[in-house]
Amino acid sequence: MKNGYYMLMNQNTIIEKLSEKNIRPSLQRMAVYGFLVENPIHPTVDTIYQALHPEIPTLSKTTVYNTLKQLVDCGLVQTVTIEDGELRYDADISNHLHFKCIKCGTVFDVFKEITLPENLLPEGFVVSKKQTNIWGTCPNCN
Amino acid sequence: MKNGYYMLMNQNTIIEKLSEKNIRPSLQRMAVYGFLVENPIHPTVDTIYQALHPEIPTLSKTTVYNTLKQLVDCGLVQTVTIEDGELRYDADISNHLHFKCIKCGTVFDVFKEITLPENLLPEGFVVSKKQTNIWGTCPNCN
DNA sequence: GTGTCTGCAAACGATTTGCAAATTA
DNA sequence: TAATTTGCAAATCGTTTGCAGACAC
Repeated sequence: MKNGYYMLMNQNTIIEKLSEKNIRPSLQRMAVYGFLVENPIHPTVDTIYQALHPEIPTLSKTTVYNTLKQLVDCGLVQTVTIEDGELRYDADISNHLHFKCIKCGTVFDVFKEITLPENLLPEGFVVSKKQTNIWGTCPNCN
Repeated sequence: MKNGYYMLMNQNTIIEKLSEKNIRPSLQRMAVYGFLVENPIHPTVDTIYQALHPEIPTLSKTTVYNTLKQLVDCGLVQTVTIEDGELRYDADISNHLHFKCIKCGTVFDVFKEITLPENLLPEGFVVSKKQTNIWGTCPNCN
């Protein structure tokens, strides 16, 4: 899955992206952002932590939390609020939908934009973000 | 806000609705469901508890949780997952959108249905529920 | 009287905070 | 060296669970 060449490419892109946002590309930050970019599986904090912990044994969950907060604040990552109890994170900040299988729990991307109708909201409401979630069962679970 | 006549009407409707779902209309359950019906403000568990506690001093949060779980399970109430950390509840189970003001925190109903495009999902995906959330600022906060 | 319902207290799990040690410019 | 970053431990907060007493049929 990982080979030297692609990893090198990604590392550079990741450093660039972080630097653009004035976030120092520390080992931990690159690992967290890199994981999100390479694994578009909408992971939870724990999933990220469990995945990176073997590579970076000293990594703490606090740092994962801190890093994700920074990434979200600067707009590099979006949160996916598709269930209560735990947040999921997505390095793909394009406007797409999410489908969550209620049997296996997998969150799928649906790359289609829902255009909200004109005059959806009364005068005076300003939209800054929208998110559509769909629940159901996926092909593997039917 | 509450007068005897309307309350009586509501009480009867509430008893009927609960009974239809084979939920015994206890004092606590009627209070929780009644509160949701009369106050379409998408309250959190704590909001419901704080509102009802003065009227029913022995009420416990556990009972609010238990009751809400039953109401959701039987389809009388839907959960609104518009933020992490706390669930909100809505006795209006019609298919409508929610708008959350990021300044004052109020959740508004938007009574317009978003029809998902045909062939949105690949073969094999079965949709059971969808929810669209919009964030922004409301007229009071602009 | 038997089964359901309620509510206290404790447990739990995700997230946040305080702070000191480690790291980097 | 000074400022930033990391990570441990404790605190916090929403939610769930265990269980015993209260209540309803």
